[in-house]
Amino acid sequence: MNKRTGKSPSTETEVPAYEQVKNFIKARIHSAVWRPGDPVPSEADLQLQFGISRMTANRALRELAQDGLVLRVKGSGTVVARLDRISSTLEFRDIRDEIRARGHVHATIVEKVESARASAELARVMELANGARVFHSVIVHCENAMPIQLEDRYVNPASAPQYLSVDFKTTTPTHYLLQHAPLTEASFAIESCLASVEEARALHIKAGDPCLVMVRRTLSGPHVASLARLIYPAERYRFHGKFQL
Amino acid sequence: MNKRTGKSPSTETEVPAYEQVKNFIKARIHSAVWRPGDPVPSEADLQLQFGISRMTANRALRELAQDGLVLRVKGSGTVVARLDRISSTLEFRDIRDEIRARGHVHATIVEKVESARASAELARVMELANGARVFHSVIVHCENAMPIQLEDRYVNPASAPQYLSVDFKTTTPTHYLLQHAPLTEASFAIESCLASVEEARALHIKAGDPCLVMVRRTLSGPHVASLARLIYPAERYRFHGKFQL
DNA sequence: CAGTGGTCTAGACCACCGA
DNA sequence: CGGTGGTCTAGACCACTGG
Repeated sequence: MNKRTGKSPSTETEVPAYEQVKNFIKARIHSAVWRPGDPVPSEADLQLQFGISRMTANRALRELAQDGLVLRVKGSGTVVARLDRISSTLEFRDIRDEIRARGHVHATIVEKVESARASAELARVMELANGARVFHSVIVHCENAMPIQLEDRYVNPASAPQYLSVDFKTTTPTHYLLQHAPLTEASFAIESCLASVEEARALHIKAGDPCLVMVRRTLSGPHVASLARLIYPAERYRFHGKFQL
Repeated sequence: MNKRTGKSPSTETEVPAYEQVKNFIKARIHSAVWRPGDPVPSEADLQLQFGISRMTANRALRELAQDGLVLRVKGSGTVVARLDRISSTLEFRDIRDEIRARGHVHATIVEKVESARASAELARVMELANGARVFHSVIVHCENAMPIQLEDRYVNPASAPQYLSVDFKTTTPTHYLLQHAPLTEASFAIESCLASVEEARALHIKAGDPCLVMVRRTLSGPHVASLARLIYPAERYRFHGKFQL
């Protein structure tokens, strides 16, 4: 028999004890019964209230803290967190996978794959010497033959020495780099701009049409592996995401 | 004495055992020694290799799974995850807090606070009856007297009955709603558009200037609490975020 | 000082998977 | 069937906080 639920083991298709505790606490936070700053029962309290071991109570509170719902201070206690910094998730994937997941056809137009010299600005961002050699690719990604992303990317030769010889008609820079220069860290910015004449031509839109831009800098181990500027026609693309508390 | 490290307890300002195991595994994934699909040592293996208990090995692997680095299948084993779905974090905060955190002055211009009837489209998105009463506010947020966000928001009266009587010169809709209608879930989209004549006037930019738009839908318990359209001049704002693996 | 969280152990039972 | 992960327990030592 289960001490907590009183049910026989064979009937146990239950919510785990630590989940029950989490749900108990989440419900009280969501319904504003417990407000930011209010104390949450200690691990010892939860042991008694739920008839569980301390490790189980600890896991519940620890996971709530990781999700940002409560704040734990060693020696002091656990309180409901201020929910003023909402950390949501924005999921990236290779544009090719993304398009295929929609059941559509992905195609690329390789505009440029070349070696270049880093400008002062680029060298600074990629942490390279001024004028260092960098690889540069410009590729248009199409969804059902409609241009959807213009990918202008600089790659650190130290991270992907063979980058220039890759066939980007059969793979994508993102895919290749994930395979050959494992991602350890990245930062990004999302901006908006008006399409230049060249960008408009590549994307089959009018110059001056609004575009979404993601500038992404990826690190692989000690190196800045790549700096990409991804331009999307506003009328054909948007980023979306969600979060739950 | 510590069985694993051989150090006396007093010298222990150490990395916890489960962190050491996580770092051990992360290093091998990041350096591509272990590639996506490759097996990761089982909990039993880690017990032996590190001289730790199973719960500690379990915690290490469980947290790696939560971070998306490994994939665990009950009865089968643990393998290195495919890193093709990168889940990054995009942090939101109240625009007022955000501006103040930069050491700048936040000011608001309240353009409109009114009761309205939901259009068919709005009713659908907010899960209300067609023509239902909704609250509507339009507020311009300024950073050092420069307009930075135009907040066009609809609020479910069921979630915040007193919304119309709030003084938005001393607080913000986001702040008020977080206090009175605890956030349980939200979804958002980031788009780009050209400023309309009205938007341009409110934001002190030219009509047709590019803007970033965040459309955000927040749920509070069973209700859709609010639908907000946040418009930022592209030249004065961008979203940014980062992630680590 | 008593209470708190952070960590860890050495067991345990179970459901599941694959050979 | 043995190996795997999912969960749980009843202890334990520690560092830190607060009064």
